[in-house]
Amino acid sequence: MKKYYTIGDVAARTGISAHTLRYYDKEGLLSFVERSESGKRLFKKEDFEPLYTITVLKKSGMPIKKIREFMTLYLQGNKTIHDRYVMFNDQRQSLLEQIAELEDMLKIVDYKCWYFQEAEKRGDINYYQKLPAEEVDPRIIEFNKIVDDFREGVIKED
Amino acid sequence: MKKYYTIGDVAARTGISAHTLRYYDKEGLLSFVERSESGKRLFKKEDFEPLYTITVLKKSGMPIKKIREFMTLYLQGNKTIHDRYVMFNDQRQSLLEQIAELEDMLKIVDYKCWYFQEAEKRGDINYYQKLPAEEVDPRIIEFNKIVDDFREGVIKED
DNA sequence: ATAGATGTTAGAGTATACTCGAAGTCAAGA
DNA sequence: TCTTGACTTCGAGTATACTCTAACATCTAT
Repeated sequence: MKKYYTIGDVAARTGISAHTLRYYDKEGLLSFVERSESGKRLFKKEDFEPLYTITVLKKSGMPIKKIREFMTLYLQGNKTIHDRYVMFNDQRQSLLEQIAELEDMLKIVDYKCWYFQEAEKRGDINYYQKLPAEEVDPRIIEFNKIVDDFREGVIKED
Repeated sequence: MKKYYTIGDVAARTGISAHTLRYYDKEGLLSFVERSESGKRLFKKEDFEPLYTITVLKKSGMPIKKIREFMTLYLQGNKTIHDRYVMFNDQRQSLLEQIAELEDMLKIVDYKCWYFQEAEKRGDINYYQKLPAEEVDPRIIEFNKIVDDFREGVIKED
């Protein structure tokens, strides 16, 4: 005899609300879920694997529509293995780009944290403008160069 | 005599559309921008610094409302340096968490890419289930453990 | 047998961030 | 002077991803 999980069980275990699970189903992400005679969703043990995959794709920034495409391939079995590989490989590339961008932002934010602390010590957000050029910290020069590029419309190459 | 940039100039230089710039203004992000007699926005050279800061906060995942809070502090000058430091420091933490999460996802996606390639070679998405336990790659065992935890509602500690 | 928890659907509502269209104003060159 | 292109506001529309409500069905425990 097979054990089934109700939508509430799945919600409690995965932290995805029952509302959201039904929304995902409506959007075609959960077509693999069985139904009882009366129409209730019956999640099986094996269903947690594709459900987990959905959460990974979501957290990787993939939109619902594209996840649906993936699930459509999933339902077709072995003949779509290659297509699914391609989708994951593309997503891998997207993740690398997202991480690189956030790391770039982190560098700027780190600088800003440092700069605000320096400015706070001196009680003046523009303190460096009153210093002789040779006493201005190189980090400030570098940041100002970035802002100048932004103003001049300089496009950064990859 | 002072040089001004029109909204179109700024759009062309920064890649932010004029529509979006007006939207940002309406949302209170661009209160520092001067206006001409006739109501046209006049961007100054110095305005590109806060505008750049806005783009950094945006790309860091900060919502418009919170960026507005930051700009409100910005307009108040030196007395808000500490508060602005705190906001950037919080954003720094948020960025570290976002990067950590994406790196976790990258690990899973890397695994999936590898697994789909193995499955494609064998023409069977569940090939490992037909292998004797000792021949199953440890990466597969590990991934299945993650899925089991997901099903059992195991919460990962930080 | 009945209450109460949990499930179902359809569809409306919310939040966020744009994105666009209409109607009108303004400034510079032919 | 007039045309043209860029600017203005206001408000509506779009896209994404939920999130919730209403009305009803069903399952479970006393």
